[in-house]
Amino acid sequence: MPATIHDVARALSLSITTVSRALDGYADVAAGTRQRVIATAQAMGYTPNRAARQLRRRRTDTLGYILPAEEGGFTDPFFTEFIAGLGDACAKHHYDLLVSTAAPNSAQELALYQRWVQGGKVDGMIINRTRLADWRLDFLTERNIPHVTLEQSPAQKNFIGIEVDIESGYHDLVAHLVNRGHSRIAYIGGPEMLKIEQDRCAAYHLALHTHDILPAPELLTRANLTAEGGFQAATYLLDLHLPPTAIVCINDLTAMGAMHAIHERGLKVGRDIAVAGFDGIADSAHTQPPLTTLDQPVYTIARQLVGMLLQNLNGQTLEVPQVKIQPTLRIRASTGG
Amino acid sequence: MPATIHDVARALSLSITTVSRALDGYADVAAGTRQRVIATAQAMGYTPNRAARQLRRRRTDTLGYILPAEEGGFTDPFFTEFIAGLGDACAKHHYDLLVSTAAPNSAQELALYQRWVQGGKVDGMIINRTRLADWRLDFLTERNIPHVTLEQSPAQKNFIGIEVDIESGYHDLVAHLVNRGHSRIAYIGGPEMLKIEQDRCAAYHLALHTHDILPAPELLTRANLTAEGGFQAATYLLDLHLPPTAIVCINDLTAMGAMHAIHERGLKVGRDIAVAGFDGIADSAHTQPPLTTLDQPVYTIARQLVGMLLQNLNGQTLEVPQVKIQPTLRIRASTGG
DNA sequence: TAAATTTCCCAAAACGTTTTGGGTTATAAT
DNA sequence: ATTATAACCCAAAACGTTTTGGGAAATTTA
Repeated sequence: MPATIHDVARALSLSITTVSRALDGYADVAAGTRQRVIATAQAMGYTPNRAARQLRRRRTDTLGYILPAEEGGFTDPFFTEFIAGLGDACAKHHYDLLVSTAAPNSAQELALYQRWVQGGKVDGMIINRTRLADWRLDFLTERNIPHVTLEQSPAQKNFIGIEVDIESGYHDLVAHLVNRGHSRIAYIGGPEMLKIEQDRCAAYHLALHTHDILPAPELLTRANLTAEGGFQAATYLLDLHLPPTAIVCINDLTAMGAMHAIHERGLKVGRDIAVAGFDGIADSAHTQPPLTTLDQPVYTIARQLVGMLLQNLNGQTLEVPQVKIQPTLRIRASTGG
Repeated sequence: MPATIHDVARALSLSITTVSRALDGYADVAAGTRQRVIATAQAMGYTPNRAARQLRRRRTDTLGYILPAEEGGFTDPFFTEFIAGLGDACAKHHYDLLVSTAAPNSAQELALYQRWVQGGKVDGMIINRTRLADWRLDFLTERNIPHVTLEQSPAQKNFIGIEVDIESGYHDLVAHLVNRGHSRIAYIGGPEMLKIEQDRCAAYHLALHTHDILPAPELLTRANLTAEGGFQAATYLLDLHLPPTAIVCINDLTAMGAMHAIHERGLKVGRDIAVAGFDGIADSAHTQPPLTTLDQPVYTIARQLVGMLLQNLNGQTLEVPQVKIQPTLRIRASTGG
């Protein structure tokens, strides 16, 4: 049974009030007393009970994040980095991070929101993989729960969060490909409900248009953001009567799958066909050949999101509620570098 | 301000006791009453305040896990899968998962243990990347906090957790390499303080011994479990007067870095030099060439760990407190398949 | 009909904090 | 020698639940 504030108070013949205030750094406790309190609290191994403190303070010092996992294990390194960033930033601010998994739009996801948000288990939520019509945002705004999102949903008012400038990223990427002589440029996207798919697909079209390339409908395909999905989509593309000479992928994992499919055909990525990804996961530098990608600083983004959320939570109005981040084009051998 | 149990009780002219018991499924409340309670609770959007419940129940229904992150982002897909497994299993049992990051043996790590364990924020902890002398285990056993570990630390008494059978795994792997004519087999390990490094290094030596191969000291090297580390270690190995013909790596990420280094020399992995990993992360099937690896079912392991921890938490004695899991050897092109 | 049992409900205590609103000494100002 | 001020300290009231130990009314049993 861990020591309570009463134990500490009794040991010192003080009131619990004084102990509490001494530890919390209030000015109305004598320096000597504070010393003794801190010393014996330390000696007795006293740490305030979180539940009691939360109950009284009406705040939990905890943020929530739900990993958009479909049934079964999944391993996009993007999320390791994202969670690492969230966890690190939270720890730095003495906040805790609650994590769970739920398939998008599942009953479990809703149940989690009820438990966490309505049950007051978290003070705020971090959301990514924003959807076009996203009930999570409605849920949170209705209840006035602070939250930040990685990409902005169209309907979203008073958006606080970060957006990656896809348009300029894809512009640069496609320019690079066109420079290298490509004009049959395919696109492997993700689920249509996702904001990033919408954006990247649109940016892809815009970039083609800028370079006076007519988009070929058969070169527009979708997968599920995994290597396996990229493998299948690329297989389809390679089976086309007139296959593409370059493939732009919605994320690095998809690109890795696509490269695998290409190699399996005996073709050489970078020479016979160009492949590009998006994310800049650490592995992308070590694939064979190394992957050209639009690198977004996931770790930094995650930390910054937490920072914004905490500012918002503490009632400060953000000078810049919407941050736009430029991805940087890393040209590597997979596009013939 | 979310609705409390008092609001519900008032709306129904019932006592809060009855509301509480109705929702918790006690038998001593009339069927009709229970209906009404559930209905209005639902209508009012009532969800029990977690802090209050935790305080009273003296349990939090929350487990803790600390990501062993060094400063800066890191992206071993192993951890995405591990966390996904933990999160999924927790969610299924209506438990929550608290996650943070801390560098091993750092002050932050200790602070987290105090906040979470002594502050009663979690009911139990999940530990992996076990160390040879691991204060975390002492901390928890001293305070009688339930916990499970992925690998057993040498000093650990009453070990509850899972161990992967590395010995048999490495035996099979080395046999496979010897079969293909290799005898200069190098090893790229990880930090010496880690249990897995100790085990895998020992298993590597044992497997060599079994095949009457004398271990060459210069072929034994260590990195830091990242692709970058693997890249550097492999570079060192390739620079040797008499380089190895095969490289066994402590994990897949290291192997990916090693493959990169090999390609950069103009050598072909699988033909000129064999590379093998450990983990079986999803990407390993899509590297070029696909990576031979010892596949451990991380997702399943994580879920099972949670299951064991919860059993232990609920006072059940585990029939099998120590589970041993066999990794399966996936032979792919990186070893000349 | 009286006693025993069952059915349904509730008041009050407890969980461990933080915060409010003073209160009691000692010190400083008049 | 008062009175104001400052420096320390504390009792009690929350925070929102769950649990304990009944208690009253309805039903069954004798």
